[in-house]
Amino acid sequence: MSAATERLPLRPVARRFFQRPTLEVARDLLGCLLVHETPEGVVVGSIVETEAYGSGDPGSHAYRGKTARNAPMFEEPGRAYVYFTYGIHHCLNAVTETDGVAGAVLLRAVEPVDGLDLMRARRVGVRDRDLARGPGRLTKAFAVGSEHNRADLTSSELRVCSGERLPEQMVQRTARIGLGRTQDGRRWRFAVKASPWISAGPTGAARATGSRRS
DNA sequence: CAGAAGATCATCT
DNA sequence: GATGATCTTCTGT
Repeated sequence: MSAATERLPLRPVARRFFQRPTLEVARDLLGCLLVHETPEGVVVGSIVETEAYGSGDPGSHAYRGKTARNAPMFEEPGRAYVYFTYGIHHCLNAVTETDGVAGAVLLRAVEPVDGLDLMRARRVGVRDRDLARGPGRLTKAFAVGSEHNRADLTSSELRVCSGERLPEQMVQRTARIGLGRTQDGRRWRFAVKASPWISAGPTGAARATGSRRS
């Protein structure tokens, strides 16, 4: 591993880190390191953007109750919830709350810290800045797929390791755009302010809610 | 069983 | 800013 991460402890966070209110977890995941070890090598990224999906959020997969797909959101905190969308992309979530209560945090972007060459190989032809800037790009750069659904993020080869605690000044918290507000206001996006690695902002704006083609 | 929508991204104008 | 890609999941009949 490179000098950048040699000095870091790369210690997985504890289960109880995830067994908390979704908003808190989403906030505290900023600055943590996402690590994935595969036979090809190791990639490490610093989490710079997250999105909270708590109960009562109409945008949450769990809003209408438990189904085959969203079941992991109701299960053990600290595990991964991976789903496939738009026929192309996988999205990686960390399950939160307690067993029986649905909650998850979508990992939207990381700043590449280690394994840059491996990420580049998985994302041929894109600028380094775009390697993992966006939930779909992140899973591609980190080779995360459906096989990681329910992976234990506190102990498996795909894990979240503690990083630095970011000062509040660096944290930007915004209501999610595009799908309307929730009554309890639980849907929020957290990002490291002014980080060039976040997908939020003009370039990452959600597509307007319009009718779709037939 | 059919239809629609989707926690996105790359590409084009 | 608009659009196609590509397929899973959910809903209604």
